Amino acid sequence: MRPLPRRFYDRDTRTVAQELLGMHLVHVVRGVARIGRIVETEAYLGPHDLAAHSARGRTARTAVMFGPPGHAYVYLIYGRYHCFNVVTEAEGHASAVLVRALEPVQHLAGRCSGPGLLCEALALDRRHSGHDLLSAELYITRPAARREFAIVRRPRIGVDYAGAWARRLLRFYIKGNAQVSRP
DNA sequence: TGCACGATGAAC
DNA sequence: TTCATCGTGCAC
Repeated sequence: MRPLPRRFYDRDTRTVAQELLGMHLVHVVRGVARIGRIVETEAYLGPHDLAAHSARGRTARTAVMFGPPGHAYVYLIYGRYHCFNVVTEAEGHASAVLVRALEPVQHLAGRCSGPGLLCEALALDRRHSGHDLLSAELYITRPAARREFAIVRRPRIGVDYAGAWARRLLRFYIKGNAQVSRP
């Protein structure tokens, strides 16, 4: 398996969010590769995007978002679940793509529809924040057998506080896919 | 009476 | 975000 190259992530965040659909997210845990097909994503467009963590400035937690592309940004939400994001665009842009749902491909125990459940199934937590996605343990790759699909665009989930930003169509999912968290 | 569905609160 | 619980409305 070959990880997607750094330049894949170093592009417009909306483009990356859509092109991540259909890709395989891989986490190798104790020698076992847990693999899921990405079916739902959300784009977070940097410090001006009031729904993005980077909008409230650079902190110890969000520093990863301000760093170079192709790294994992994982944060704890509601004290209980984790959310897995990939950092996009050039260093300093502070943009990222949240992965919201996977279709099980290999060695995934439990559900992976929804950002919290997905992290549970892949055994991802804060310790992975900042991890390079061009690594052997945690990466995203293009599957050999690709399927055709249509992309649906919707407002993002759970960002009602973000004013006009909440209404923008920055959530993307594979049309008709059963694993999408909120069709 | 019981099911399906939405609203609500809790986990921190 | 996710889960459990509780209420409403509807059907039987």
